[in-house]
Amino acid sequence: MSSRFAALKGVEDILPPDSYLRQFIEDKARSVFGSYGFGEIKTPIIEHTDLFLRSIGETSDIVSKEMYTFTDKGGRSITLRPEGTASVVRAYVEHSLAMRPSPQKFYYMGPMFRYERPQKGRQRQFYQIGVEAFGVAEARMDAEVILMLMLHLDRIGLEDLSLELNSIGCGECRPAFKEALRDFFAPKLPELCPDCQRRFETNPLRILDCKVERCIEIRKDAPLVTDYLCGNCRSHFDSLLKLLGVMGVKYTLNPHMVRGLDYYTRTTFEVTTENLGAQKAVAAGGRYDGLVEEFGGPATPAIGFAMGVERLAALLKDKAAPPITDFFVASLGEEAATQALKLASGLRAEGIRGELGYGGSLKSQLRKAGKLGARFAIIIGEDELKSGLLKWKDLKKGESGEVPLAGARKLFA
RNA sequence: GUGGGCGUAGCUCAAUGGCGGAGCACUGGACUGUGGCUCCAGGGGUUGUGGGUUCGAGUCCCAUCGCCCACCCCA
Repeated sequence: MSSRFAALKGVEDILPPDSYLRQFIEDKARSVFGSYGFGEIKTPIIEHTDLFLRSIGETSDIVSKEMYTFTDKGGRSITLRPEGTASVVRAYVEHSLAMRPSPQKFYYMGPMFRYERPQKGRQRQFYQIGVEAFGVAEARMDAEVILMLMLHLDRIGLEDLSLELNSIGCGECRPAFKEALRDFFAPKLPELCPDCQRRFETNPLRILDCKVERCIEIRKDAPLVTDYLCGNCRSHFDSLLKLLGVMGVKYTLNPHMVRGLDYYTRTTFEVTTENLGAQKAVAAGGRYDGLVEEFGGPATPAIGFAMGVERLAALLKDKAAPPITDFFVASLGEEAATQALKLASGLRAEGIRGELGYGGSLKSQLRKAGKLGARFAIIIGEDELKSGLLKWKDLKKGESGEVPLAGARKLFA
């Protein structure tokens, strides 16, 4: 408690057994995403600040007040990535990946940084697992990405989630919708909460998911984005809904779901839970058909999502299980201790997991074996050295017996 | 950035303004070489930090830092 140093506000150490849960989530992601043909991409966690200004949008809260930005020794403005998509798109353009067979599909996992007040399910350094698929505009790709997300969430054992869907249109149809929204709210402006009055200027779409009761009431008859979609966006969305229906995916249409990041187009989706306090979204994503071009690449449709690992882990908290310890070698005496080391090393080389006892009486060593949850305790003392027969005990079943030193591995057959 | 709650042992928490404690956990012993149950013992603390009030502060006051929760926003 009174340690000389402490971790910074909003960042944390992830220790066993929590780290095992993180590994479990990541392992399942690698497996599921791999089966869909996605390959891992590792991008730097620092980028030129401009990258995020361009992609996320200068008026967004992330950019205006939540970025970890500093000047490096060369005088460059550097920012710790607040999200993953911008870097992947930069890499896609920088390495001319449009020249590779389409689609190009990537996943990433790692820390993101946002300077915010921490609360439940929200840290300043937090981990995301995300995917991005480039080059296909067809709604079938939207369906694939959503199916992949749902499969992963299912594989890690998450339940009671709901998938919310929306389409926020494209550069063609969204301006008209924003106009309609402004026209609708303008006469009611004085009745809106102060936050919404600000949103009216910065991002009127945000008024649609305000939590203030009065605002919810006022917006009851507000125009719906889905009524303003252009023909192409409309049919894209309809195709997606049809495909999800065919695939048996349950979803809820939420015309009030809005994205905080400027680059989204058409399909947006969120997977939410009621078990995380105010932080309901465990994963969120959508299309961003204009971003590659914005970054100087060829016009390339793309879609992706990101999951919040802390939020997934919080929902699975009880399921963190350390790996099984197969054996524990207790030894008595110097020569036996050396033999124990040789025995354990041989077993480990065969992929069998185990540990050595260090010092203390046989009793205290066995006590430790029990605490570790080891399957077998193996005992080496002077008697065993003389006879060449090891004593073993199955700590789960309580059975015990002897085995020749050279045949110890047969215990684990 | 705004608002509320909370900081005492590794953890969960007691202690009227008057000698800082318990349970769990950890280490060892009882049982010289056989875990879990039981009993005993031991190690562990500048009471988050810095000021102030007081004969005396874990307790009251101020500041600060941190944690938790909510808002903003978001994964």
